[in-house]
Amino acid sequence: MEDYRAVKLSRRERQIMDIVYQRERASVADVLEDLPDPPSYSTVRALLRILEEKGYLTHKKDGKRYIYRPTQPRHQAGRFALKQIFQTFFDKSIEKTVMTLVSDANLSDEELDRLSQLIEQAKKGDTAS
Amino acid sequence: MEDYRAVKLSRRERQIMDIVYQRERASVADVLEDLPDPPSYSTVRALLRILEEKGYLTHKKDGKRYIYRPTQPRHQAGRFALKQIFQTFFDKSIEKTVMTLVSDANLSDEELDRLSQLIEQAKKGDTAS
DNA sequence: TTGTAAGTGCTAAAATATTAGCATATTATT
DNA sequence: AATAATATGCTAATATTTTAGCACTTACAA
Repeated sequence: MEDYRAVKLSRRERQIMDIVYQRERASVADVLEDLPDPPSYSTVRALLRILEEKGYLTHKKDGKRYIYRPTQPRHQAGRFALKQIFQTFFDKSIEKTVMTLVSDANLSDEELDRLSQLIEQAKKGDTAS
Repeated sequence: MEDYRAVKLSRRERQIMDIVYQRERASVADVLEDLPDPPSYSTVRALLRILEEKGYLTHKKDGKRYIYRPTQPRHQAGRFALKQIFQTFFDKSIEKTVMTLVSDANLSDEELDRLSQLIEQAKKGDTAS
């Protein structure tokens, strides 16, 4: 499975996938709550069923209602999404992407320290060109 | 203008916007060349016209053909897109997002050095909590 | 200067996505 | 056990997106 945000899905389908990823798991009511220009309950159910048919979601029963989850792990989906972003907007440069994030972020000192550490590790651990 | 990738546009419209952002500017033929499951030339022209009507693109003439550009600067669009990503997949944490990027990236020593510098600057310059 | 190649403008058909509604099932309550 | 509340299953209408075609224009070359 590739990056659902890039190519395959319709507008509503994408919106719903984003919501389910953000929440990690979601009922019909949850999704409806987060949808912009919310349609009817029926509509959301129909979309969720379609996404399940297409293989992007699964559900299990919880009491009398369905709880949906993504089939592809969040972390992996996030990586695909990031890849798409830096290819599209940052000349395929991960460095430029990180620069933008860090510049805009207003990170705390703790967060910055942890990043420094990570970078030190990367310097030692790896001899990429 | 907000993040076109998040909410508003249809599947084809998004694909086309991504292509134009990646290329910075593009003719109809350029876009057609990069589109997956490419439709006809006419189709691409229609979509570009629609995107221009909606305000996402402009064009100027170059010889006998049109060259399209985004109306919103690339860098700004990239920021919106990144925001959407870390909200959806990384618990709204920019730190987690950067961690993932740096871990996966295999950056060169030069790149890592530049990142270290940026982080040092961030530590000094700012006293965010 | 005329012809031709390669573009655009506009319109309408076809395909797909989006939506809601009715019937049915399940859970909880009295 | 009967009832009410809250789900889901399925189907079909509507809206939107996606597509291609035809008529017209522009730039360039013979």
